[in-house]
Amino acid sequence: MTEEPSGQIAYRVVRLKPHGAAWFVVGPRGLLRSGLPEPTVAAARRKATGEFPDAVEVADLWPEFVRQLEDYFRGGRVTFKARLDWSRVTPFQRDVYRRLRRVPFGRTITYGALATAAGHPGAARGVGMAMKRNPFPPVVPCHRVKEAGGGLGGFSASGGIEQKKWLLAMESQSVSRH
DNA sequence: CGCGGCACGAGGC
DNA sequence: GCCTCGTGCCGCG
Repeated sequence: MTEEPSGQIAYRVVRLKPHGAAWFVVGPRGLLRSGLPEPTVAAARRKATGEFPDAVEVADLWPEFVRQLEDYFRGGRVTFKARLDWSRVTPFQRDVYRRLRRVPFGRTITYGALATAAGHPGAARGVGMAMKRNPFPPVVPCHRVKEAGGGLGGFSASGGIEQKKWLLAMESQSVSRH
């Protein structure tokens, strides 16, 4: 696995035809941020450098992770393996993200059930907030979280609710293809 | 600090 | 259906 320049923050943009360009940012302690596909490479770059102005683009960063992204957006049943840097999230968010990562490909959970499973019963609304601030999509699969009443809930990544629908449809098709 | 607002949900009416 | 409140957290003053 290619390491980032010593102690520095590195990012990489991943072209994913036909979806666009995904991106991720890596620091000394692991993944700092990842992003669902943007329409263009330039937009993906802006996302990465907007949040991490000092980040340097590294063409061969984390090739194994890139392979997982490519497989996933090709419809593959991928469970992402990546070391996450938790230093920028609250303890509550860490509990929720950790638990959500164990919700498998093609399955969903409600905001309330996720709150309870993460050890914070009653905090469904807090879970919504944590999803909105998810720094690690799709590694932390926030698109798999729906409302208890059967509604989809929201989605604040740049693709909006359509992207959530699309991701869920892709996963359910992949699962039913067996 | 307090207060309002959120990708929620349960309970009361 | 409409409150109201618990929950976590943030931005604003």
